Amino acid sequence: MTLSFILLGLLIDRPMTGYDLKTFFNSSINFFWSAELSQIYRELSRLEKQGYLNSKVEQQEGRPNKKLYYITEAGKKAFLGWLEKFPERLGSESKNEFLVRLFFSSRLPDEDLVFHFRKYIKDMENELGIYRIIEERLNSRIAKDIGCREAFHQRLTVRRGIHYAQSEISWARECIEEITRLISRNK
Amino acid sequence: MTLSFILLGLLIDRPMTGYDLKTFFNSSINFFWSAELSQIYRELSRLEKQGYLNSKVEQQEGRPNKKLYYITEAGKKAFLGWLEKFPERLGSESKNEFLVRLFFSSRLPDEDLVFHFRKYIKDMENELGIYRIIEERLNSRIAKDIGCREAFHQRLTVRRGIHYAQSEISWARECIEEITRLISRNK
DNA sequence: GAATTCATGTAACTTGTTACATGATTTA
DNA sequence: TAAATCATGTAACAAGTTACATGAATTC
Repeated sequence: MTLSFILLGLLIDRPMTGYDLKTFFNSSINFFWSAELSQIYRELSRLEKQGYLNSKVEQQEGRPNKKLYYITEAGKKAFLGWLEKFPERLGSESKNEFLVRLFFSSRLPDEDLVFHFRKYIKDMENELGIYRIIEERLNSRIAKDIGCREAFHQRLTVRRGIHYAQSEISWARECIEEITRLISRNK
Repeated sequence: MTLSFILLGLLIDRPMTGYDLKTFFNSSINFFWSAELSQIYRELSRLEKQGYLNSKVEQQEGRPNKKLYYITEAGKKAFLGWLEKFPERLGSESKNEFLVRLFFSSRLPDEDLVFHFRKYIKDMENELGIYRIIEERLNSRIAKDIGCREAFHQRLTVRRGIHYAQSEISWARECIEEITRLISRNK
């Protein structure tokens, strides 16, 4: 469901191929929604059947042909209708294997757990760095053009990434401290 | 995959029915992994076929019979093997419809967006309250029995919930401020 | 008297993942 | 020369959701 509306939302700006959409996905939406190429193709043909999209094959020399998808008026309407109606309870779909493992981690040596937390912090620091770069890019776009609503709103999602990564890092540091205290107490 | 290991992990402590597992799930694991009853039943019969579980039907008067699942030695081994091998990249499975909507929200009136953020903050404050209650319960269990490893490790997952909810709230407040500034600038 | 809890599941469906198949061009 | 990129998809499978079916006991 959500995926189809994402695709419609992206196609409002310009027609794209399934491949284009996946590429765009990877560098934006991917931070809070994932989809495989095969899933995107399936969704696109479903949306075409529903009349929300049209497609046009574009010949290319020396390259495989492009199948460009265009959004229809009905598609635009469906997208905006979805966007306006926020469902009751929103938030993350909360599947986190790290937490599942941590829940059972009393059966693991504490030294191993500290190691996994250190790795987790490194990963999060890396993610934080990526968010900062994206934020800078959006900042300069916003500075150049005050009326750039799109960049302004997208920036809010990036800010969330920054808050999130920082919060995860400070939590993980707290955990390492507590486990370290536990280890030294048990010696 | 993860679900089967969760079920095995829970059945190490004591035999349970599918229904028991779902009940337990709802008040613990559910904060970072979700599963429907029908999915749990399917997974249980799969795990039995694989030899990781045995089942025994227990007669009850005036109630439907209970089908209790017991973990086998092979099941324990499989669970511990999974727990020891942390995969390369872990973290949340990052599906967040709120962020998807926010990404496209430049097409929405800013006043509506502020409304959604306020609702989001309320939801998160509520979640935070739940985590604090659970933390208190675990704290007193840990205080009574210093060697209570299980409660100590489970508490770390609750601490994450607290960090997370606080971080979401402070992010959402930041967003409201920025949007409010944007609204007054455009007047 | 209605709703919830206890307890089992099946069936149909949607969503998401992985592997396979094709084939030219560009980059390392 | 090997790989990655561009570009299309199909097929099989795994995971997750929703609806249906049954029925007693308890609680509001």
